[in-house]
Amino acid sequence: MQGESAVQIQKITECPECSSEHISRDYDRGEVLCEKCGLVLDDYFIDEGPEWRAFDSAQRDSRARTGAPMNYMTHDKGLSTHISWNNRDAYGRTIPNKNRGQVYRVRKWHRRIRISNASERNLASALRELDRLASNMGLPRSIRETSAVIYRQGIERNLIRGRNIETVIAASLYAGCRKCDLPRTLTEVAQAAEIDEKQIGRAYRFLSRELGLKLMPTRPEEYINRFCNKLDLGRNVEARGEDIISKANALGLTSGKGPTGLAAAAIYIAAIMEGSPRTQKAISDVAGVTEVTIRNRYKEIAEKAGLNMVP
DNA sequence: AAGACGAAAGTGGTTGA
DNA sequence: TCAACAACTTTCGTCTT
Repeated sequence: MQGESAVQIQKITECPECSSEHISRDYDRGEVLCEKCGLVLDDYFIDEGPEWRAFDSAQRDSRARTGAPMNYMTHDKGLSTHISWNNRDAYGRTIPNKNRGQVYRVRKWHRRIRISNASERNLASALRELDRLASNMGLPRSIRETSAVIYRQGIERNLIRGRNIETVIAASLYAGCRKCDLPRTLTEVAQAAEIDEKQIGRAYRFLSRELGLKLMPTRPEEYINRFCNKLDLGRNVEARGEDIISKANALGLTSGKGPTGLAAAAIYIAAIMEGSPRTQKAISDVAGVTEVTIRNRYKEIAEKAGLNMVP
């Protein structure tokens, strides 16, 4: 029973983001990165299990791996030393009273040094802000990490100075979402962050250009699932919507058009065909486009794709 | 009364000289 | 830097259910 599955490092050879095979594993730093697009794949990598088979509990302890996984969301990547408040020394012995004062002073200075200079402090508070915003929007950890990496790169390249930190944070998050193929619209990010949409857009374009993020334009398919959920539409509508998009793609009706508008139109058609219609208004609300746009798109698609919209 | 429709004018971003 | 341009929005009167 023991040990068989102790070591379970999942082998990945391909980046789920860009399908590149340039995956770099840095065992010293505990990072797996796609060299092409910079996606962090830490979830696949960090193995908290014991080092090797253990035959008794003493061995299990001595071979256990130590510490929490690294992450990019703490300003020091979660690797800092922390002096515990137990008055015990490295061997677990209680520290004699006459040395207590000394230990307290060490702790105090250690804490002060850890977050010492201004840039560290700023980074720490920026990453807190990032986390707050991300949880507001209900975004998964992987996106927060990816966004944090983008923000860090921005700092390293001196791209932040002179810009509003919150705006850059929002832009990093927007970029992170797109990088993870779970795009939010600029409008959604702007609402959650309570920052002007245009400014976030500007900061995003700047980051994207300077860091060479090379993000492809978002595709309508990526919005269908989320919009359908918000509209309380089932899998059948989603599937039908994706089908409509691919037909529209084949007919060349999608190039140059806004992806959210296309997704909205596809959902409008799909919902009718599947017998659970939604009003243009309802769809326009969740998709962040106007009814007029939905109309224009869906007319085009329905006509040229020869769709019979009667359910 | 709600939803859909479409014309017309306005907006912000991109492109190319 | 400017104008042309396409996509999209806003607004509004009309038609349909």
